Amino acid sequence: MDTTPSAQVRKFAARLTSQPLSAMESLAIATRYENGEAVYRCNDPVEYWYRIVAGAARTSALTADGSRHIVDFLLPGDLFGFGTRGTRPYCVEAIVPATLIVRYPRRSAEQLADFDPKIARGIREAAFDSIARLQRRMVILARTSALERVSGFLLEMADRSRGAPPHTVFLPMSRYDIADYLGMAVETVSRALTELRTRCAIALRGVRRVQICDRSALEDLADGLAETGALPPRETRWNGAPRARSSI
Amino acid sequence: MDTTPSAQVRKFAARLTSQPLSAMESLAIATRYENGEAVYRCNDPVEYWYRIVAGAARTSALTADGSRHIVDFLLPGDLFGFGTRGTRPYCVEAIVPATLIVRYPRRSAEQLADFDPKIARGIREAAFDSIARLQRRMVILARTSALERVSGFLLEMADRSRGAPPHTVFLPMSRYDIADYLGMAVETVSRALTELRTRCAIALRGVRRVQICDRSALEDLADGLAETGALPPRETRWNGAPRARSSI
DNA sequence: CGCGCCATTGACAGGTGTCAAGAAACGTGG
DNA sequence: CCACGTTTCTTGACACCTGTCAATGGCGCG
Repeated sequence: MDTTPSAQVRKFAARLTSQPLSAMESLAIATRYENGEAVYRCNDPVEYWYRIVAGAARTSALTADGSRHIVDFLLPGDLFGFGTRGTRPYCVEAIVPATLIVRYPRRSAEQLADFDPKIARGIREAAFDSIARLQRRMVILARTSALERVSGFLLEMADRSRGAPPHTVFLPMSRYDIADYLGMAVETVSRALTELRTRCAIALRGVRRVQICDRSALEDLADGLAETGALPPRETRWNGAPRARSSI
Repeated sequence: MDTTPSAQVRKFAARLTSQPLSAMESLAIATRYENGEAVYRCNDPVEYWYRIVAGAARTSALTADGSRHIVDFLLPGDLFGFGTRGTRPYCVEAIVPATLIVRYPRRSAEQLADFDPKIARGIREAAFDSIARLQRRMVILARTSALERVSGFLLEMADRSRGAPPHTVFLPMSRYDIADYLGMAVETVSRALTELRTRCAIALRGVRRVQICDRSALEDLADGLAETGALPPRETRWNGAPRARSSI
């Protein structure tokens, strides 16, 4: 791995196609984080916007009962930490050694955006992309069955893992992280993965390296077309869920 | 209700404090929607950005198995339909009669933002607010128990219902909508509400009008501090969930 | 080598989805 | 205004899923 962060930043920025933020890179401050190290914490002021260059991180919240929720996983290329007023509602921690993150001083970046409409558009599109991704996650999280959620999660990670060998997903997070991300128990995550392996939809090459053997099976599961195999959805589902109606 | 939409728009725009979008109101096109009417549909091109002025709407997606997921409920004041390229991934429908929505032609709005940094900032902050709200929802959706999710939902609706009598929430959506929003069965939603009523945390003044009798009880439930009452969390929970760790 | 954390599997109880039935609310047309 | 059909909401019964608790094995690390 390259030891000069700025070189990595430049290389990465050059890889971006639709993000005309290159002029903002002059503000960039690169930092390297160890495993578990905090990028920012709850209640910190919003001083920077961030982009992750290498490694992985998680956005998490602790609730009153001591349980933890993972709001998002951050992978190379993601912009995060948007906001203008108030303080951070969540904290962000690296989950991979030598995670590389660049940060842009918020006020300077905003002034830059005021001056350069291209920058403003770039930030806007990044925010819109975040919204789109969160909405997709919403659909995954709202699925009722564990298999559906885990399948959707694997597909999401596969789609986000660019540059990786095709049909292979590396999961930088622990099973506990996945469980807190999907809102289920660790054991259920483990069982769901085993079930997917049994069905030959995936294979585990190492604990955190998943090979997708049958993507369409995974997609069917994520879409709720489960049951024993490639059967069409039961007729009763259509009668039992007459929900495409208006209310009031 | 006022029959002249533009008057409502002006009045509403004047109510906004931190949204310097008033200059964008010259682009506004107001439309009135009947119950169940579509504001836009899946695969429509992204031609407009929207703001809901009165009434309510839902953003929803249909999955392959015929089930429906509600990505978001839209209440007066919300901006929605952000995006620049591609087509709409979800559809938006009014769920209240005489819902009033204004739309801004996207290209014109973007040009306006290019020209006026204040407009650009306003749009950016609206997008950031959307992200913050989606992230809060993520935490609610990731809760495992039905009572927790329904309690969180009620609190969310209470926080968003400004202008309503305090401690009273009007739910413009059906139970089916709530179920598809929270990712659970309608019957479970109904049972959770009954349970909350039994515990005297809420009272139902009409089917869709909820009075919050004990907000702290509701908050405790939403935070997972459930069990029989105000008891401290069981010691086993802290041992059983040693998740605040780093991975790898 | 021993220790702690992670991952998996099993047993079991409680929660939730499914199916079914009935009540209540709403819109419609007479 | 009332009767009617439709939709929505609630409640019950039951099976299955998932959370909880427990034990085991693997892996990295000191």
